[in-house]
Amino acid sequence: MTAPAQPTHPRRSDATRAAILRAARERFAADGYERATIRAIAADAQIDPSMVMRYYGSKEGLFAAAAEFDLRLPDLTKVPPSRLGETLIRHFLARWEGDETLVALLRAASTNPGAGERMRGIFADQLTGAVAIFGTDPATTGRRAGLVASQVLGLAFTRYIVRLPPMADADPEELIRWIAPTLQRYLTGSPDEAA
Amino acid sequence: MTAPAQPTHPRRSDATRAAILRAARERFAADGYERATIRAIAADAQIDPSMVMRYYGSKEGLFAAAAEFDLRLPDLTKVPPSRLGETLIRHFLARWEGDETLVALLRAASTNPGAGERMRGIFADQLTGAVAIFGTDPATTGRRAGLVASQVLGLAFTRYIVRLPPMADADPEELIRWIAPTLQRYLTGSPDEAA
DNA sequence: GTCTATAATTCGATAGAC
DNA sequence: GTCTATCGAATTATAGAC
Repeated sequence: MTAPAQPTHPRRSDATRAAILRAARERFAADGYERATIRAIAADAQIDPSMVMRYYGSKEGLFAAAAEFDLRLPDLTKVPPSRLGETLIRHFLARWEGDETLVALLRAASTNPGAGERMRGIFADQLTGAVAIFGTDPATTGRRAGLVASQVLGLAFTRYIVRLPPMADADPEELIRWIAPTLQRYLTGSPDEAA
Repeated sequence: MTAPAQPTHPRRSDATRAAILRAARERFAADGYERATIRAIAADAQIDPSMVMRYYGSKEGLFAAAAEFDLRLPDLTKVPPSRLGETLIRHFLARWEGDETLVALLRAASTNPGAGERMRGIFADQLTGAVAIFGTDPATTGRRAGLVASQVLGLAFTRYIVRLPPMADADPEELIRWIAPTLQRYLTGSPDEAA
């Protein structure tokens, strides 16, 4: 809640802060939480390591700032019910194909408790919320959202983290054609039954 | 290829080695590669840290020994074609529900290059091999295996690593009912089309 | 085989000059 | 705001006594 009461003039340090966050996201995404060092991040941003501490207090604080992520899910009530699956997977792919924040979060979530907690928040709150809105049986909403998360995060894990060749090299449109029916069934179908 | 030419008598150190590997799997599974220290593993196994080095040479060597993993996939040619999906997901869940080796591998694969390489080997060789055997179009075998890996690893990631509540608390049989049709379509269907 | 001692790094974080 | 210098802690790995 750091609401700027007065329209403060843009600080000269804002550019520095942005450079730090950009370098931090790159390092966290490439190396994970433990191996991404403050020294390396500062070197990438071409500043002194002590400035990172000054601006963000600690390594945890830096990660918290760098791993801020919003799924920006569309309003599912405005989507034709038969195209929910395609809409979702297309959105996810586009959302993080050009933003490595989620890769940073995903890699860090395996070893850093705080990152795991944030991951749970994003997919248990944002995704569950979006699924709940469009009117499935409330008793099954959590499970449907969890299943969608499992396929969507499994795609991200195999494509961006482990880089299994068939997934890392695949054309996005082909992935969408394969995975859309899966999400469609998780959202609107029932087990056993076809999409 | 260290074939024991003579039936060597069981060394007294075998029990120690097994205790080390057990402790290593627990630590790697719980903390990831970097935060699982040789000191902590040795303490868990109630031996001296230097013995770990003596037996396994390095931390990398210890991990390589502890993260040995075989999917033990069944022969898919002997499975009724309509039950391929259920057979696979049931096998996966049973295979690692009581063995934390895969959890150790999964958590380490996010940050350790060697673990990632092993992960690729397991899912690109063992799984692709099993899928290739039962006679799909060779041109699509890799993609089908990759899609299966994405859903199966996504399940493991959300259930055992990040522990999203709806997935971590779910009854295995319900997960099987939801996910079996997904794998079935990835193995035998085509995109767009229903299971 | 087992242990002590320690080498050689590396890291996050702090203190304080300018 | 920026930088140098450094602390204190933790790590893997090695050397060598017993």
